[in-house]
Amino acid sequence: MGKGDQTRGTILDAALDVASTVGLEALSIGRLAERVGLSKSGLFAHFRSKEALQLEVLEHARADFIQGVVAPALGAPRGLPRLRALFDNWLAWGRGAPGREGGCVFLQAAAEYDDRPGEVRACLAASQRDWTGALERAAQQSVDEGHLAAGTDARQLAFELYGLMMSCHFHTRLLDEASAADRAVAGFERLLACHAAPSDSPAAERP
Amino acid sequence: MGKGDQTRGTILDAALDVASTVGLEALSIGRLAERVGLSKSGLFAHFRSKEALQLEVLEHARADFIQGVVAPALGAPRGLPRLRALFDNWLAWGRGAPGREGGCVFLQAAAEYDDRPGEVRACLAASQRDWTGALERAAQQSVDEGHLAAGTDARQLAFELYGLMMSCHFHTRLLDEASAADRAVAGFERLLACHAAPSDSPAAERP
DNA sequence: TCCCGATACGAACGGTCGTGCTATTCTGGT
DNA sequence: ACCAGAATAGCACGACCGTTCGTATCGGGA
Repeated sequence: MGKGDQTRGTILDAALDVASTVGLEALSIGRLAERVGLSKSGLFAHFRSKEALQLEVLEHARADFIQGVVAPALGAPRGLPRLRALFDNWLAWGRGAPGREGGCVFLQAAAEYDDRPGEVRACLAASQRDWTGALERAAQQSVDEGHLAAGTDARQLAFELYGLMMSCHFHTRLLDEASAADRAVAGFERLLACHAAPSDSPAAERP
Repeated sequence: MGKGDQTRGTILDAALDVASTVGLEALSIGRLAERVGLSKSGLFAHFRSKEALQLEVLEHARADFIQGVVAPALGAPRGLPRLRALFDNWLAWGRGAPGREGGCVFLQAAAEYDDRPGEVRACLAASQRDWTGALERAAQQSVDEGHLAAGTDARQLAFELYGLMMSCHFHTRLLDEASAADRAVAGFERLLACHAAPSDSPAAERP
């Protein structure tokens, strides 16, 4: 079927954009409808409730994230290069492409729903677990490939990488520090240097 | 002056609690009034607008933060012990005391206002700059005291510490990982080990 | 004790929200 | 060209929002 799914996509694109700046809860159906040139009820008919809309926006964002961050990184060789690609792609994605001005939607939503039980929170938590899981997996593979020291705690590494991304996000968006991305990269490099494979020459560095 | 300032304090305490879980914007005057046992207009009279209320809540939170995190740390000897104290106090504060169930208000608010210009955002940014500034200062003093290596970039260190706190916050609150605080501490220790003064024996470690 | 200012209340306003209902328009398969 | 069904519009609803205003109550200094 054609028309319906197409407008649906248009709606979700716009919804993703506004949700990334004002949040999923403040995302209002009326304003969204006005923005995409639909009537409030016309838009509403596509989703049977606001929560359903929020969930679909989250799912839409997840697909966008996988396509823009995770999938391209899977093209890089497993191990350290892939971990690097994941991190770099996140930085680029978090910078906010045109049509997604508000930076990382997941951070916005995470802060909104971390204390509010419900299906949205569950979906959000699942997607974040996926993401930290992907980071952890890439880190573990870096250990397995001999790119990182044998004793390295992959989960701990993922935890700290996650922190670097968040710090970068807020330093960029709230504190207006343009150097935030550089600091995140610097932190990433130090993190790797800390866990470098002992016998390994520092040849696997960023070109 | 008596009564007014007292109820004002009661209001701000309650407002801080609810804002830390649902956010500053979703904080509604009516519900807040109901919670503290006032009429909506009675409460409203204390602040001439909602934005003024939000600003006062932020100021209240800042005072609470300084009293609960920064000030006690100033009791520790300057340098590494003080940096440690700042970090540990933040972890304890972020865990959320009774009467502040929602964790760190500033993170919640930062996500809400990082893309919304206005006075609230400015106040919030100022308080966060204060905080990262305090971290940076303590880090720099650690270098000056010889607790950390001479070349250490204090600002970079503050950036990464900030990231560890955020990662801890979300891993705890959204992902329900009880070990998040331990991971944050582990990251902190590794960070210090990375920048340890070269000649220094590892005697300045956590007891 | 009285009184005035501080404090709180109740009702109401215009607005926006999410959500139903019904009617109209559009669209794709025959 | 027609027609079933999808897609959209129009309208109304109840609830809640921030804000205002006039009024009542309270509490401390004279």
